[in-house]
Amino acid sequence: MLYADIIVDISHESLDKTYQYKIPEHLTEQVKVGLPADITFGSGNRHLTGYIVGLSDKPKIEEHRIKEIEGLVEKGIAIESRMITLAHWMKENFGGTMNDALRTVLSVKKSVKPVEKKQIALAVDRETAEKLLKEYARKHNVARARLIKELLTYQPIPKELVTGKLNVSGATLKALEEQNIITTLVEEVYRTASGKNYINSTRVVLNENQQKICDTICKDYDNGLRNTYLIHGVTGSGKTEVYLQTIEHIVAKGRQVIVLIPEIALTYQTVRRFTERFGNRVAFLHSRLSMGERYDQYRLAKEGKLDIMIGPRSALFTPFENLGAIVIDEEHESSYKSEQVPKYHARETAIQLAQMTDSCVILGSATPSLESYERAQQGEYVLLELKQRAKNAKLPEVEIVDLKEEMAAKNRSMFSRALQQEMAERLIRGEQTMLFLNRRGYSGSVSCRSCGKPIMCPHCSVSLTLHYDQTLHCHYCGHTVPLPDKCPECGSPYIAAFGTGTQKVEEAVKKLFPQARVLRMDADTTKEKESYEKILSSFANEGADILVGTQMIVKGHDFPKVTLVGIIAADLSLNVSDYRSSERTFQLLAQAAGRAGRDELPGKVIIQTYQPEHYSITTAAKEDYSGFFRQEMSFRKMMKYPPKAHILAVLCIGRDEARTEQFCGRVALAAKQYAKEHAGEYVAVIGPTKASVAKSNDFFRNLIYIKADNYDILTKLASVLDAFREQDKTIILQMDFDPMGSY
DNA sequence: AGCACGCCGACT
DNA sequence: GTCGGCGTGCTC
Repeated sequence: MLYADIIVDISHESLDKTYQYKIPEHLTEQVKVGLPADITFGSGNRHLTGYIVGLSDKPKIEEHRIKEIEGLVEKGIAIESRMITLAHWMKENFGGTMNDALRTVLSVKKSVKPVEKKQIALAVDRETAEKLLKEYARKHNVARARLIKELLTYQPIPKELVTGKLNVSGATLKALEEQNIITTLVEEVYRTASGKNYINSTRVVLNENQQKICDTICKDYDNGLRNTYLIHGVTGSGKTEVYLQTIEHIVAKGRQVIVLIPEIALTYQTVRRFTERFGNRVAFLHSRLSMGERYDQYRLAKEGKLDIMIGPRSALFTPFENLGAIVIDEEHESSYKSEQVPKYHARETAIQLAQMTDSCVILGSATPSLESYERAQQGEYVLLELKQRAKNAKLPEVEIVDLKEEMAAKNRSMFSRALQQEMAERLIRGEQTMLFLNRRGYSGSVSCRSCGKPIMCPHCSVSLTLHYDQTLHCHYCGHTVPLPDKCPECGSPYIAAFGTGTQKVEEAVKKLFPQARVLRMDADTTKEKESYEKILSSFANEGADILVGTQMIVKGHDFPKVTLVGIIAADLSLNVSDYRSSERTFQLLAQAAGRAGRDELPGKVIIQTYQPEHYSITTAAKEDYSGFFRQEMSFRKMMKYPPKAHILAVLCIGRDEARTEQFCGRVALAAKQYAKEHAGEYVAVIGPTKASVAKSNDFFRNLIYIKADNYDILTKLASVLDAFREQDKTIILQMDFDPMGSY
């Protein structure tokens, strides 16, 4: 006997789980994951539509309690069905449960405030109502009396208030409605104040190179070819314009387009360029949208009122009827990998979705991920190159400064002599400088000068960081304490902030150039809504001479007056214990360098480093992507790192230290056993070890890494290890395929 | 979401 | 005792 796991199509949280149904003999051939099925549900055997999300041959509850599927639904729900199939694929390829995957894909389902707002009002006049109220009071019909009394003072009342705060049950409402004492008002509410309806037809004329790329994609498209394209375009080469014209072509064919961008790259400029071209046929998703607004955007898409959806990775799940293309800008960005289960990669998922919908995928980046570039080299993707800057601006001059020599020359400042001099010149000439610190966070850790121990978070195994207001913060759990005046370990009063943060850079700049106007941009100063945009536009309008910041300042945004970019310490992102650190460093440096001299004024970049000979730094300085690619690939190949091999990180998280460690040991043993059984293939189990953040929020974290040549081996192994979840429910087992960071 | 079950007070 | 309203819990 075959059974189907079915999600009931009711948007309610309590039903957010699967129910098992029997599959009748005559349907066993046709059932497939993702198909909608006709089922009876509940004691009233109501007919409902459910979605098949899994198949199995074992009943999970007593057999006699399982009902049979009535039939399969053939058509009409294509979108949901497709999303569920996609969820299933995500679960298989990136781990987690089917429910996790469904939650991600049908993102509106989880806390949908209903489409329509239901309100309760009186259906009789006040007099009758008052009479009824007295009668109910006499009969001690407490719930009815409560409701009528409330309605007499104020109506209509939203339904959720009635069932929630007034605690009137559905049964009572139904009875009253049948007696025509109350009515339910149903109101359609659109929350979206969607874009303006103007279309500006001014079109930038593409240069020869851009036009060629656009033509290639459009011609393929018209010929029914659906490829994945990788546009490798140096910074400032005008990729966006290529996207715009290609999108226009595809939209003209009656298909819709999803454009993915890294969250923080949704700038005013992007919004403006797209709305000018597509008016109110384009919508934007971003983290500031409420659940309801987000839902309405999806609904507009579903109803065919949109052609283009722009947003971060979650925009991928926009329910378009006739998807034609998916564009992923800044394809290499790590934010395309989800941090929550399922830890899916938007690029891979997009390619899968494109296959299901007969769409093409357009990836774009100045510094493509090794994964994509490698596939393009193998001919799996079509490689398209844009080698010239659109405005014909010259590439900036790049100088690498060896910080070891600065130390030798007794320069203790965080700015090298070269950088100091260049900054001074910019101030005199009235040009702008960007100082870039490629390190997350605000300021350094605090450690004791006597015993050398850093001050740690009591709940997590990371050091605390010092904030401007003299408090210590934990990045992992938010724990905050005032800066102690004595070392908690040895009692020495000599404790000091260590390392450099944007705040320290800002202070140092102010000290060196007291007359300079300095702006700082980091996680601290951009907490408030819109502050990100505010700081950038203030800088663009020359409201400051120097902008100090983290990665955020290097994305998008043209600043014509910026002629100097200083990278304070290029090594910071290099010294992270993560196989991607070289790649990330290269990307950050290349991007930062691309900020200088975007317009007429020639630009200069100064990279300060302790490792001036490192290939990430030397190749980034020359904007030599292929040089970097060659060297990094040989390293990845030697070490068996992606994209030359694949890694599965298995994280065991639990409250009890010893128990978590033992559990992780058992999982590792099972993995090793699996490796032995597949001796023909390369499978290596590394660990178990403590994670580098061995404790977070008082939960202990143990880790196993598994490397294999073949991705499918890892997904199969993952489904074997999945069984361990049942063994100990107090421990969370998390899997991450080809992880982006380190644990 | 909707249905049934069991509880509890009121009325014949 | 029995009837009807009300809240709670379950639905494969």
